[in-house]
Amino acid sequence: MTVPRPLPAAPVEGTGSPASTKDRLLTAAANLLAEHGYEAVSIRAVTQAAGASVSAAHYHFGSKEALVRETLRSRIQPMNTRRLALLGALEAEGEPSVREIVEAFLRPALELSAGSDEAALTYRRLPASLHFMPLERVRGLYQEIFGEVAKRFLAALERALPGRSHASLPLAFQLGIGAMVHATGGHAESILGIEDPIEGDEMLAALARFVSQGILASCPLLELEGGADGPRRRP
Amino acid sequence: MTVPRPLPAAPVEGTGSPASTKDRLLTAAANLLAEHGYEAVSIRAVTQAAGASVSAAHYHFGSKEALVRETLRSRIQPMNTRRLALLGALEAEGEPSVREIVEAFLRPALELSAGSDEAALTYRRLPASLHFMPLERVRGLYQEIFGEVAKRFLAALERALPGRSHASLPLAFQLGIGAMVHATGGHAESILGIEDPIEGDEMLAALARFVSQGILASCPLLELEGGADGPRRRP
DNA sequence: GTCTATAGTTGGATAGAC
DNA sequence: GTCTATCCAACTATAGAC
Repeated sequence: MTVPRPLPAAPVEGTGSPASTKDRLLTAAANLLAEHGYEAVSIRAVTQAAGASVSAAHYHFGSKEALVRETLRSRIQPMNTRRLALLGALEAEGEPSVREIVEAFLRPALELSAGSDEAALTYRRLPASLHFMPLERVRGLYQEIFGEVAKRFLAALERALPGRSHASLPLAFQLGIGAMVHATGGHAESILGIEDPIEGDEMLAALARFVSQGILASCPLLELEGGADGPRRRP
Repeated sequence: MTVPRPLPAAPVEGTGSPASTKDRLLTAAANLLAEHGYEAVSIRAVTQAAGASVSAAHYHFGSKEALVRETLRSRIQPMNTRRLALLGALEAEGEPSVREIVEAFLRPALELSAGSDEAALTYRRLPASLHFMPLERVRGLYQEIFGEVAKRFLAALERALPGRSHASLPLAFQLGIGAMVHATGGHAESILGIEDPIEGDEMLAALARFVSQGILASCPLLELEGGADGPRRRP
């Protein structure tokens, strides 16, 4: 007979609590996806790691693509929810600076990817796995996952940069995301032989410094036309 | 000392000149690799695109892995050669600024990836394809391809940043590479809905601004401790 | 050097029992 | 819901003709 299962709590691996097959599949898929990328991960490998059968995966998700989409959604959505929460809190307090806004964006990613357990490693590499997934299959996912976040953060940055050109802001924001993805993705060490893994807070500070200054530099001051009521800078 | 010299003519498809089977395979592999990534590209797809047979690929390269390694080498090495040449020219003229050094690094990548033909598209996405290749198989390739460049550029940046801490410089350099890879990789539009593809010179300027300012911000001025005989470094 | 043909493996997806 | 067993397609790699 069917044994009653525990409540479908948030999928937390590492705790003793037994998760549903569906959640175990999502967790295994996230881990493998982060490590090997879409194409290199087989349903068989996922189900094997999850202690389930191939058919279980097809029963719950219908296809490999759907499984992957669901996996990405389930892991990245909470990160973005937290981003929006942090930004909301900042804006409720007053007028956040560029640096504060940037940190609100970066912190959730770095918090979740801190440490050396499997979950952290997964969070560290999953964004890269998404961003460089060579598929048209996940195109729509971008807007769904990042649309709201991008809109809100860009608007906040614009407000934090009065009297400056915002023309390059989306690109600058994008460059910052690239820096973050690349930095957390774990390839930093590969090229430059950085042996220090650079832990969470230090990385957050370094990234925030780099990105916020980069954004500032990307938004030059607008020329004021003869008004005496504004500060001037040399070009 | 490295002297600037023209790029060794890369095998160009589409021109009347008939390329060897080996070169056609490399070109096809580069194109497909850039578009789909390692795992998604099959030897069959490569040989079909090159108008050759599967065995031809195995004859020339021995295995899929070797073909990919040779492909990456053949496309990225010239880019790095040009980087070193530009840096060498700068240093021969005087003491280059951070911005100039950064541009020397970025320009070859952006030049080769300018335009909308297939070769440009390949160069645009190939670095991302390498950086996020989920393989231990290409680990050694990093040092081989980027070791010299990283060493030379880091040294140049250190010289351009006297009286500043260089502790975060490797990381900052890495973040800059991440921004570039991400920016040229073509995923920028996906997230933020940037519809302007942002052409070569504009992208170079934006990237150089962003990265050089980020690097500057990452290297804070050192506290001078009253010594009259030069700047001090933190222990 | 380049081909055709094929061996041997692994992949995604499905059928049907329980 | 989850399993075992199976189908069929695609892959890497090799053998051997020319």
